[in-house]
Amino acid sequence: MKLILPSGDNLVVEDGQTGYDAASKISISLAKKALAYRLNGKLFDLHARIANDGHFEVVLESDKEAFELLNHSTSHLLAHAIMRLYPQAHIGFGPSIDEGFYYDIDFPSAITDSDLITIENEMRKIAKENHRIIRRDVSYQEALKLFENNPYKIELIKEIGQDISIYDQGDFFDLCMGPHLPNTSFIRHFKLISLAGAYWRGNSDNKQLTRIYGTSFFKKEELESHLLILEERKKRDHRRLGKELGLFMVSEYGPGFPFWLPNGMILRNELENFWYKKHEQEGYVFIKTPIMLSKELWITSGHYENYRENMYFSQIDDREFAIKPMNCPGGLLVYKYELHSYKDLPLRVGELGLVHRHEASGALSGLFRVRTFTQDDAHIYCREDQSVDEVVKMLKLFDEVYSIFGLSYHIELSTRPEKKYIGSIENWNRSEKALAEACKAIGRDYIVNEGDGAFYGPKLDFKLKDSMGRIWQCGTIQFDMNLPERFDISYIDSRGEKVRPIMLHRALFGSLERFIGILIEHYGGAFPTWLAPVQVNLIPVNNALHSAHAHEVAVSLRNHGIRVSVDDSEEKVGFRLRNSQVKKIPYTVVIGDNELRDKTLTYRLFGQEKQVTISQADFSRLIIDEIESKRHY
RNA sequence: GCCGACUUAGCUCAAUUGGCAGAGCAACUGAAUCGUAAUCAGUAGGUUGGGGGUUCAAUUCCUCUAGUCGGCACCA
Repeated sequence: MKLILPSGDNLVVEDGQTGYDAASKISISLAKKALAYRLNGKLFDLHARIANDGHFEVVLESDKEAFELLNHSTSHLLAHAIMRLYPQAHIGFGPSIDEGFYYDIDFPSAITDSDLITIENEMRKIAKENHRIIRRDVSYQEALKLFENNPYKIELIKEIGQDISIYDQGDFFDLCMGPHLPNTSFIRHFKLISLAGAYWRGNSDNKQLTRIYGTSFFKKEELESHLLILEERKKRDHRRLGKELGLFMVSEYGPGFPFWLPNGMILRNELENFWYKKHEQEGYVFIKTPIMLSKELWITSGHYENYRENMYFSQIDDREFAIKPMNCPGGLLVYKYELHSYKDLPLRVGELGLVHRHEASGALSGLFRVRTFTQDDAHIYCREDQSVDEVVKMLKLFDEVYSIFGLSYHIELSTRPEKKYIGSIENWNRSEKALAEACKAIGRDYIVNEGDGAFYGPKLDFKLKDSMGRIWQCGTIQFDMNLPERFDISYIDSRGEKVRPIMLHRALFGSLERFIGILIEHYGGAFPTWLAPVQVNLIPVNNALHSAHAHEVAVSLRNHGIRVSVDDSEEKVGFRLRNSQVKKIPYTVVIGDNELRDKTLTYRLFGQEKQVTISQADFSRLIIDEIESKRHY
């Protein structure tokens, strides 16, 4: 075989020689460090035979695939340990994931967190036993025989229906496509993180197995720093910060129904103002539709049929009402309220709409998943030939707004669901195409998320990350050719004929609640000045001498629209200063004799030690300038 | 909804095998009036999430229930 090395040099290996042999020819030390090899871009076990000519590369710890290899092999090590400790257990599925690996296991009886330590110790023992990890190809029949005691693996084998590869390490073997590390001794620095339930093959009709999550690194320091990061993330958790900073609360009297506290209300109001201003500039008009509307409306819209389990219902006199889970049907009634000319299109109608959805109890999570939330909704009615342009406009607006907050995101195109959907397939295809076209028009990448569309149309979803690395959908742009039909809406074209418009649904924040949750974590509670509940905290050095002056300064700043507090509690300056930092207030000002005499202010910024003294007038100008430049409207 | 864990003072957490519920912070009172991340002393604070059970005795064991957390399923 003729191999081309990354250096450009050629290397010839004989038939039947492996990646290890090839690496040895380059250097023995390289072969010892090698984890696997890549041939023409494809990954192989180090000890796999080199089957053909091509570009050859040794995979080392530093390569991007190495983490995945290690974690996949660590998941096998976990399964190995479990089979030793619980011979009655059935192992299911055990892949590597972004930050580690997991394995789904059917245990004869429930295990607990404390068992993880035992399992981890057993894993260490096995790793040290230095088992080679060897791939073996077996026939379909042989595979069925080997796994006859494991119904899960049998199910997988039957589905594959042909010869299959398994991996051996010592007395353990597992059905697997590989590739894997050459030896268990590479697995040294790992930790089992948590236990969870997970349905077999992700289907809630199946039995729930026990999932063990873990993570594995080549270096001890890497594992330690990862565990430290996990701890750090917890400090940014919006639920914790929400409590510490007095932003919102939850009560057992209303699971999933958050309460907004005074500081949180400031955040909300600032965001709402920002939202109105931005959309006004983009040519939107605004409405507010009722929270509760008659059941017939929801039958017309298709929500009753497709979304009923998530809706709350109520009765007024003898008539059934539904609490709105979405704003669109109400918005459509507004559209239908008057005639529309083609000259009015595109018509962009925004609504900060309060919706209620019955989410499963187990899904609730802080502000990220709640049962009542405010969507920053808008519906755009346009001609079909305007639709791509409109989507492009939104893509640009979304990008601008997310970057004002410094948030990174990715886009997913969600297509027609397999079951519950309304409208013709032809319309769906056209809509999906329009969304894709808009992304291409401005060169924005997206992932296709097959079958994840809303029941009335396909959508572009904007996914943001929380502090735990979990991904949440925030913004969405939805293409809808169905509700206009159901509600029989139209505009009058230039020839005086009625034409059906396209309807676009879109939300930028997604929900104010979720978006604020993301922001809390993104900023770690230290909000930019324009969003901060308290922007300036004044600390008189000696209350008896300076408190009155501090209050005068506060009044003057408030007159400039700045949010100020005065901390003249009977505490030492150091203590009050510390409190100010703990509350993450952007500007802390200490006022004493000097400031009183010179009409100046001495401030320090959150998280910084540097003190700056400037005139009172300069100080208010500084803050106002900062606020205006950061919020961009 | 499902699997598992958790729920103790306002907050963060302790409490041997079942044997008198504690600490720090916060709060309150008093002293200290202080120039850039925690002054000192004292006081008060609890039907241990709720219901039922076992026991001479339950924060601890059993059971039902609510909520929360980690996941799964579902979704903004």
